[in-house]
Amino acid sequence: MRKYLLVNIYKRLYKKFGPRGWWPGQTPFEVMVGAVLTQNTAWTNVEKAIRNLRREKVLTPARLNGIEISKLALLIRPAGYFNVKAKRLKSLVGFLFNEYKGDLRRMRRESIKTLRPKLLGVHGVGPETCDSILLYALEKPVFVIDAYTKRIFSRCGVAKENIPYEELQSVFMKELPKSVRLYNEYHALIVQFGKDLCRKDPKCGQCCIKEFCKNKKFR
DNA sequence: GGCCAGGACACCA
DNA sequence: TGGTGTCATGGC
Repeated sequence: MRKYLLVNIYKRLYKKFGPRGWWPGQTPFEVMVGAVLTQNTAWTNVEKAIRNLRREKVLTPARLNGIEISKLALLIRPAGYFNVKAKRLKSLVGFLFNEYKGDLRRMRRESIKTLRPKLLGVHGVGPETCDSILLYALEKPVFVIDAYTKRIFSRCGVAKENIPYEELQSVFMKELPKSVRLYNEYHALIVQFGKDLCRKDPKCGQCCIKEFCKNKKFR
């Protein structure tokens, strides 16, 4: 994939949708929790769960570490898969305490190279959740790939349909300048594009980035 | 009333 | 190692 293509797709998306203001979270820890809660779940449902956690004043590493898992599950119920996610949040917060004394600032000091594999080793943290945490909570320059990214960029022939996560990620990271702000905005814009214009129907002509970027200067 | 959402994991061949 | 089932709520 050519550099100018990815950069210009970004410019085009930005022009249409404007800044997305991601990630919608008040603190890095809240962003981290949101990354788990939003797994295969609409963000509106995640918001309800986060409101519950905030209302109960358990949206801190210490409080979440101390809360009973059954109570946690009840609070995050609106986000769906609540039993699964309660377990995953517990694993994640346990990891945060074991490795960084419950302090995200300590975690942030570690390099991506060593931190990413560690995070991926935590139960319930797959590649997308991991990279969302790295980028949006810890402000590390890591490009997040999600279902929309795969769908959109494979449909227009930019990538193979079943391209592995890391492979597609490296396409973006090799071709784009290493910038937290750019990665942040680009991923958010792709999600917006996917929601607005791209349907799961593979025949949908409107969904394709190529179609979207028909204008000569974006080819 | 069915489909889908900002995934990950367990299980099986 | 790749495919399939499971986890679940809420909006449209």
